[in-house]
Amino acid sequence: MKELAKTYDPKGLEDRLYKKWEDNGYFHAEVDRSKKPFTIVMPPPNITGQLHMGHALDNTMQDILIRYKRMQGYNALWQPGTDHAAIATEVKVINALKEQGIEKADLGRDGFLEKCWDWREDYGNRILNQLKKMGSSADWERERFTMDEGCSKAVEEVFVKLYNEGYIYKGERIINWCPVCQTSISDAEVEYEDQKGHFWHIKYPIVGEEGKFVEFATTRPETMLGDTAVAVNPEDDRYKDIVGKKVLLPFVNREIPVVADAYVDMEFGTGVVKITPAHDPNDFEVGKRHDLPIINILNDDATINKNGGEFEGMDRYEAREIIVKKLDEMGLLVRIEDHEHNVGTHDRCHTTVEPMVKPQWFVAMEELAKPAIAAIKSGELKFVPERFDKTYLHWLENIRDWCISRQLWWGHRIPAYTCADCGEIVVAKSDAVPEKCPKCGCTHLKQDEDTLDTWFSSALWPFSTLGWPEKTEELDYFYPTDVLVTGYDIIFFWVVRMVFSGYAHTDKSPFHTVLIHGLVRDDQGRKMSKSLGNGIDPLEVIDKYGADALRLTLITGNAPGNDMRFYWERVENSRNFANKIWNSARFIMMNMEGVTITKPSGDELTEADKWILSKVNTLAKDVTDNMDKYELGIAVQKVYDFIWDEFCDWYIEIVKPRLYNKENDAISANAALWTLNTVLTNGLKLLHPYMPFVTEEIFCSLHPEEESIMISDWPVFTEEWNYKEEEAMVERAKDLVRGMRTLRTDMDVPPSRKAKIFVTSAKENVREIFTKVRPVYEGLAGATDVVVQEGKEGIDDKAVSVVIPDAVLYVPLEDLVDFEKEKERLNKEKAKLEKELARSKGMLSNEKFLSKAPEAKVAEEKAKLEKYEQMMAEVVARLEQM
RNA sequence: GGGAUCUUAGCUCAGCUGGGAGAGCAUCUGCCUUACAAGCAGAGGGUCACAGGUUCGAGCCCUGUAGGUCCCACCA
Repeated sequence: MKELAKTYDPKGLEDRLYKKWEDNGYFHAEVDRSKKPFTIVMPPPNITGQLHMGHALDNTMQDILIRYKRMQGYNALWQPGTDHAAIATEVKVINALKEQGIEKADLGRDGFLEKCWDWREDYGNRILNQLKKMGSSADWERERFTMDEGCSKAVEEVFVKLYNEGYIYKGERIINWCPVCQTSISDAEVEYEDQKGHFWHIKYPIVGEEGKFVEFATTRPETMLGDTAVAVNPEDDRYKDIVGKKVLLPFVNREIPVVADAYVDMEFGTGVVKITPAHDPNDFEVGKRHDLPIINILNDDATINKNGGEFEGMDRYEAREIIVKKLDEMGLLVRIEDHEHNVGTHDRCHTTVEPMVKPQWFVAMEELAKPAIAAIKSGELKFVPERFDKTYLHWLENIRDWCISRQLWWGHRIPAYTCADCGEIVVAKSDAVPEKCPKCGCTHLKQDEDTLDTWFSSALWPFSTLGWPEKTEELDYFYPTDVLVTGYDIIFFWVVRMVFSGYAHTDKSPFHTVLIHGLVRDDQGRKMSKSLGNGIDPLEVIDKYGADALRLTLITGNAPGNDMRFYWERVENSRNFANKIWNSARFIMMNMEGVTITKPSGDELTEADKWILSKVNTLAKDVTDNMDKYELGIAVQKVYDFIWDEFCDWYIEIVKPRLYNKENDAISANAALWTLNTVLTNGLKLLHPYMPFVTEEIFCSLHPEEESIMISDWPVFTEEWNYKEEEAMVERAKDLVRGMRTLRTDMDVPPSRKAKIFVTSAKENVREIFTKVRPVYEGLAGATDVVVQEGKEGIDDKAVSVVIPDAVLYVPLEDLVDFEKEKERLNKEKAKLEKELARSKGMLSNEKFLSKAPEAKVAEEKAKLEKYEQMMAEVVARLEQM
């Protein structure tokens, strides 16, 4: 048995233990039909990544579940991997190249992709190595990448399948365009920001009616260059007579019609709207209804194109300014109002997105969404906490088609080929591309330049990582997976897409439970972000306090799905807890030195032993229940309280005299040591999923014959330790001792010693001791001196600190007790008890309660009443004596 | 406009299906005690946002009000 250091130092130890686990293959899960599988698929971090608190939280939760299930005997697979993160990576690579003075375009597609793969080589595994620092027990042998061969195959398979089934189509539709990234982005990637702007009231002259105008307001005057109509509400009497007439569009001198459309709100502004189908989603719809031409006035970088006439080449904002100025000069600007409105920006670069009409690929979502909606309604799929059902359902029920094409190079290239001669489109997997155009027979098939949205491949992650579309053993055995752990911020991006993909391609939900967590914020509640510089690096925390402390901090003190704040003080507290356990183990091992422990018989166990065994027994049950309900924070809080308050602060203190008295009573000492060891071991097991490193280190020190706590059995409730009576009895004794703490504090003996009165004798069981303590205590008032017990020579000076165990306490009582203080305390207690009694009696005399409440509840209440009555009697008796 | 969520001790937050107001930190008191000062023993501190309601009983359920946060929609 090796010596443990006085304080717990995670440094060095964590890496050593992690290596041991990995070398022993504990993380690896093979198909084994004799065992039940439990599978979690890791949300693949971006290869651009650096571990942040969000990852730390996400992965800690997953690791807890995996370790828990593994100990319960499940064949637990945690499937890891990384995401190519199309646009995010592309931007990073472009920036890195820029620093070297290289432009993306100069490299050409293949050259650029080479650089991307280099990037992946350099950074791809960085974050996974950081996850290992967290203690993550993922099956690294099965690590995957969204662009590896298998995943790419899955992507092609799905694209071709959905295309053939008619779900994927190419269309000229209005999409969100990022002028900086120069790509389309999906609706989910648009982030709305409140921006201060203006409302420009402008008027267009009505054709053929000299001096007559139609006035409207707009927030984007520059888009007028693309106007193809002006719209009013058909019910609007003010404008009935002008519907069908034409107005003259200034600058470009185009005559455009006045149309009637119910989309226009009569109450808002002047009740007239200019219609720009090419640059506004609503206008686009109006345009379709009225068969209006679509005139795109912008280049891809959001400068005005040739359709903008004299403004060609100007930036959109520059054109806005000049157009307004010129309109004013022409007398067409009526007035300008201040106006705050929401502007869509690209979530990645925060550039204002530009709605544009461009040919893009879409997935028709309505039909595909149906099984995903049904899954929640039937209970086949559950969110924890439940409230995220609504978020998920609302999104799916109002779903719009998913724009999946991106004008990027880094990603899965769309497996569609267009014939340069006849325009025929062929969609085929890369190993099945026809050499000749099936329509005209030419050989000029050219692959689509675009790549797919990064979420297209991650939507397939739960099954593509297990080998789909091949029918692998893994897929058959581990799929569907069990739990998905992720933040609420990517429910739309990822969770819904995985679920509908699961149903579409495997006929199953990819998991039965989605465990949602919140964001980790800084100590002021702000999002941790690079620009604010308020991010805390998990690796720094690990370096200072250890991974266990970080894990415990992240998992406690906050409700499921809620955001949490990160405080260093909380990490410190977690570290202190690790140290506490460490020292309790140290205490046990010091006393085990040179002693062989045997399992004591039931008779050899004292009441206190039975009490703590009973406690750890029910703890195992409670913790298991909580974990099965995914109440991870509550579960570990219970373990924390048990170990610190019950085990360390009470049980170890109780047991000390027996250990110090080993030579005289070996049987009792053995029982104590066995109990200490057993209870701590069970506590460690319950804690292991949360704090894998300390628990492993201590476990292996306590049990040199065992290989690892990781592969030990999860504690279960056992009838053998079901000592309910002792539990209640010791709890009462604790109350009693708390009462004794009103002993005066100005004595020679430090009060902290007096606090340890609650101890047991080596010879007698606790119940007897307590029955002795009580009269002594109650008798304090009248006595002049008290002999507690026959003592043993040599420890008289500690008499007060230990009191009962073989010591003599001989103190004049008036020096001992502060009667006033004690009276006050007793009166307080009496008042409290009176309240309790009233409540309890009220309940038990209530017919409705008796008839409706479950039997157990009634019985519990009766027991409570009895207890209160007894306590009341004691309090009253004591008061009378004073 | 729709939805979610929060309001509990000085601070940050727990409080599971209604039945004894809790933790950590901070403050104060006393202790270096042969596991641990990264510790021990204690103390103070709360109209559970407000107003109604249901109930024998409400921090918890219902209705409304006020304030905060977030998500969705985007009336130009």
